Amino acid sequence: MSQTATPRTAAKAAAKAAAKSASTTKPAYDVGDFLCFAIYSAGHAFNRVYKPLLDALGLTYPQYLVMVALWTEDDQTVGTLGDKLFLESSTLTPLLKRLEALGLVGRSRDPADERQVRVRLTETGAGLSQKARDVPQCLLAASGMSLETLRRLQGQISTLRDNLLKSTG
Amino acid sequence: MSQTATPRTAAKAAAKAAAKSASTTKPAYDVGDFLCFAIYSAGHAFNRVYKPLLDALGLTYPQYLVMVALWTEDDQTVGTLGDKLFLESSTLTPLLKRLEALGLVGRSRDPADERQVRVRLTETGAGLSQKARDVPQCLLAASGMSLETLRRLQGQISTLRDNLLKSTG
DNA sequence: TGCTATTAAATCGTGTACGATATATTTATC
DNA sequence: GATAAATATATCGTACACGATTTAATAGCA
Repeated sequence: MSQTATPRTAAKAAAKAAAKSASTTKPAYDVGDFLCFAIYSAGHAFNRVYKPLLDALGLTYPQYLVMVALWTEDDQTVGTLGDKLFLESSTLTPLLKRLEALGLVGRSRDPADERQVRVRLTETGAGLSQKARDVPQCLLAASGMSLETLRRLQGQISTLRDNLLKSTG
Repeated sequence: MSQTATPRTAAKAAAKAAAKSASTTKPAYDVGDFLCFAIYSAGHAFNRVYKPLLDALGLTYPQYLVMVALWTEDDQTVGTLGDKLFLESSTLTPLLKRLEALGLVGRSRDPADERQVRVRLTETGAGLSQKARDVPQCLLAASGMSLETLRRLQGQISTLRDNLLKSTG
């Protein structure tokens, strides 16, 4: 079973089918059958749709998420943003520095607790929400699904994420 | 309506609810309400669950996906793997070189078409599927969901991904 | 008070990801 | 059969993403 020869010619479909039905020693799955892979690849697909829209704003997708979080509630700490976006400071710190370099946010130590860094929208950053206002509509259209379906999926995937995170402690 | 002041205290839930129903000028969403974000964060959560399991195999998640693809069908080109995993050669080439350095795969130009590089499992690489055989079970358990639910979600998310990719041309 | 433990960001190293470009090989066309 | 167009990888630059570690500040407690 630990063969070295390569099939190369036909009988490929047959081999695949056999693997799917019988074999007890080999993984009987196709990558495409994993939900994790569907999610992994859907994430990339979302990114591809977002790219041209966010390029117009000068943002990457993770940067856009931070901006949405700040448009919803300004003046948050790095830690709070990390909790909401499930990102570590090692990811956020350089990302926020880029947003600061773009003039969209300001970063400053909280005088009441110098360990914390508060992130605030600049006027430019706040104003950008206007230019971004129909991005969600574009995504809705690109998804080819109804709002109801998307909402239902959003709930289920969020639950799945929370279950996964719970399982890791 | 394009306010600059921060809420800061209570009334946050109320503001959120109001934003959900009324507002026509501001993004009326919380990051957490986006399906794209659910998928984005669920991807990270999957990674966190996979990490310790794949560490034992010496693989990263994308590397694991390539290995699964090769366990299912050995001797594939870089392009074929890219089609299946939705990855570019700029991602796969260095990844495959790492798998080669680990002694799990071999890479060689196809004599019949020297443009193509064929990727083949080494004996070690093929044998690794044994050590990886109960990884999917662990993930199933960590998901906290039934196989039916996961399968249904897998189908819907795959459809969503395909819709998104269609929309970008 | 003084010392330790905890907490919050930042830094560092490794590994994706991708667009743009480069290189090399094959195919198409004349 | 030489040249152009197309194809398959590889390379390069930028930006995540995270674990592990570091640094600095606060909190807890004898």
